[in-house]
Amino acid sequence: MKITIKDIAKIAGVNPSTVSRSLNDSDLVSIKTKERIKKIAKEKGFEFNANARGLSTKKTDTIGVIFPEEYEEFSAGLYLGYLMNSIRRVLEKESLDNIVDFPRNRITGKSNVEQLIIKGKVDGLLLINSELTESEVDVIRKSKIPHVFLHSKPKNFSILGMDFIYTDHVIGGYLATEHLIELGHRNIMTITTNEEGNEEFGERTAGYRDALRKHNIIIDEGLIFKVETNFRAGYNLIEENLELLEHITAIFAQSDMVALGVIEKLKELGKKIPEDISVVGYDDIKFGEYFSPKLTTIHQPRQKLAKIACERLVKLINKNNKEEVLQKILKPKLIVRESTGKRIIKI
Amino acid sequence: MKITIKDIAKIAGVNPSTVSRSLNDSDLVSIKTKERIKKIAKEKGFEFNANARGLSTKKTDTIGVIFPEEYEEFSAGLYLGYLMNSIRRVLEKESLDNIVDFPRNRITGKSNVEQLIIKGKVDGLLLINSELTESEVDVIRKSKIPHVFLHSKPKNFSILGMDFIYTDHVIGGYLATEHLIELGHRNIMTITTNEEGNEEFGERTAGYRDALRKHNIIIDEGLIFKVETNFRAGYNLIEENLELLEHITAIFAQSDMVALGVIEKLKELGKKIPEDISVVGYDDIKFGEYFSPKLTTIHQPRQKLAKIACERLVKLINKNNKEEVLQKILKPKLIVRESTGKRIIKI
DNA sequence: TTGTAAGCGTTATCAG
DNA sequence: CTGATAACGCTTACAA
Repeated sequence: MKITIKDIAKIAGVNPSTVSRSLNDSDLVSIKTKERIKKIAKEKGFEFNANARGLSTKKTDTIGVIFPEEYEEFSAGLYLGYLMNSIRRVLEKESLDNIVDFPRNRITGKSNVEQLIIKGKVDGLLLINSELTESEVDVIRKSKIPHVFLHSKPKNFSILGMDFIYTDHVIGGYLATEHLIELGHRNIMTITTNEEGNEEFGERTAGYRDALRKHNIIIDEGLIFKVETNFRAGYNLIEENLELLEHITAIFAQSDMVALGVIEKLKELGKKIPEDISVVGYDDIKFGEYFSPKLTTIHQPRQKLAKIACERLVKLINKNNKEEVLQKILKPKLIVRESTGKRIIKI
Repeated sequence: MKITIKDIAKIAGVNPSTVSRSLNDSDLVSIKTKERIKKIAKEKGFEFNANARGLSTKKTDTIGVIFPEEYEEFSAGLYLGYLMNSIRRVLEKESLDNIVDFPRNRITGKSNVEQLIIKGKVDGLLLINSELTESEVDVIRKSKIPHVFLHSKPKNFSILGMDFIYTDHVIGGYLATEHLIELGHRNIMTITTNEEGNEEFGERTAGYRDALRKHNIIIDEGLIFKVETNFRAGYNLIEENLELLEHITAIFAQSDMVALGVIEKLKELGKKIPEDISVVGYDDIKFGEYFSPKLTTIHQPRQKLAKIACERLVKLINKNNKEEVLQKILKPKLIVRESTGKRIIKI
């Protein structure tokens, strides 16, 4: 038998409502009784029943975090795993629990976004990298549930009035490429994803193009490669394109895992990094720092992202939304380590 | 305004209780009205309010998943990330949501395990690698909340009557070492964690000893190394102990990431894997398969673990617990890939 | 087969 | 400042 507000009331010889007021720090109770009741509650290990409270107040103190399916994949999984931890750490400060869900249930086919909202299981939604259906957008809008999109730009529906925060990958691609150019490199290969329609990687490639253009370097379409985003794919790409190594002096791999695979193969071929070839990655996974040589990469400000998104969500939930909407785009940062260096002109 | 059971009742011209019964598939309603009501509910997009239902039935259709803090670490994080995905996939089948929490809130210092139980936010608990306080064990026992420990042996409290499932790491250590012995190796180094009191790794080392003993090989304490469990640590260990390479022909690294770091350094030193030195890892992270050479390792049956644990939990929740308790220990499996080979005796 | 009414634990409104 | 009471949305005896 769990202890309820009534039990406390009986013990204290007061009405349940007085207990409720006391425990909610209402100033409609005398400080004396308030403290007395709090003491009893603490002794008895009382905690509010979440369902009863939720039924009465329409608040659940839990928020829904929707992760994309590809969370399973190794490389994305790493990054998203970090992001998840950052989110949990921020929500912890607000004593909010979080329900983690995929966008939809694979068995029933139902949308978890809709279910969480309609069932009233959450006070707000953190939508990570989500493509929503019309029906989902509709439910979100009608229910007016607080929500923030993060990690990537909301796709396939109007952004109007929606809160979001993500990282600008055009700038990321630009920074990586410009870094190589400034080191004297001219023949720079880039490796993007072979996944159709992935905007995130599309932006990275756009940034690559921008940087080359800006520095009056002719874009060679033959230097833009599309492969899966994992270690093996980077490794294999080099193996299958050995003749390339004659032309290029630098590689911008749009994912750290690919970059590491590339480096691994280059090392096997007896190439020196960065003396023979410079390599830049993207994501700043911890592993890159452990690797040899330590990887130069683009850091996505995931902690900042998580922090801003969560804090905004909390504000929305508490109705402290001073600004109309939050639409923020963060800048990634270049982290120079050991895998890039000045172009050395061979005689 | 969300639609409630009353609204449906009004539309159908029946009493709310009839709607409730219909939607819960009670056979106290005529098939005709049942179907009529179901149709209306579907049209209106009705879903039960979780809080009201929970208040009434004491069921929440969500379970709590408690992850250890070290989820943040790279190597453990990977493994646990996989495990988490497996869990989510199983729970999805039961249409259960899951609240993910650390063991305790770092800010308030409160135990999330206790909070979730006392507040009645979850129907059951999946405790991953958890060390519980006395108070927590107490709350769990008194509340009789269904729960399963998984991933590692419950520590620091009596196992009696507690459900658990984990992988036997003694066998894992044994399999890895015996594999090397069978390939002709005699001087086998092992690398375990430097973390005090980590039973999991302690077991792996015990398995290593068992295998040597069984095959009448004298255990050289100088071949048991303790380092952090990450890539860099493996890499550095070799770098700092070059003289070792004279003596040994095989290494059992008790974590894949350490194994990969070891291999990386060995390759840099011009050693051939497995011709010069064989290396076995532990965990079977996907990356090991991508690496070159592909890593021989010990596979922990994480999907099976997740499946059995979740299914058991669901049974407990639905009170279908035929067996008294589930106390199961799974056997890990040796996966032979490219990083181990016959000992080659040099002339 | 259906309706009525009490109850789940909490909050909020209205008196006192 | 405190108590009584209705209400939140749903389930479940108990009646009919």
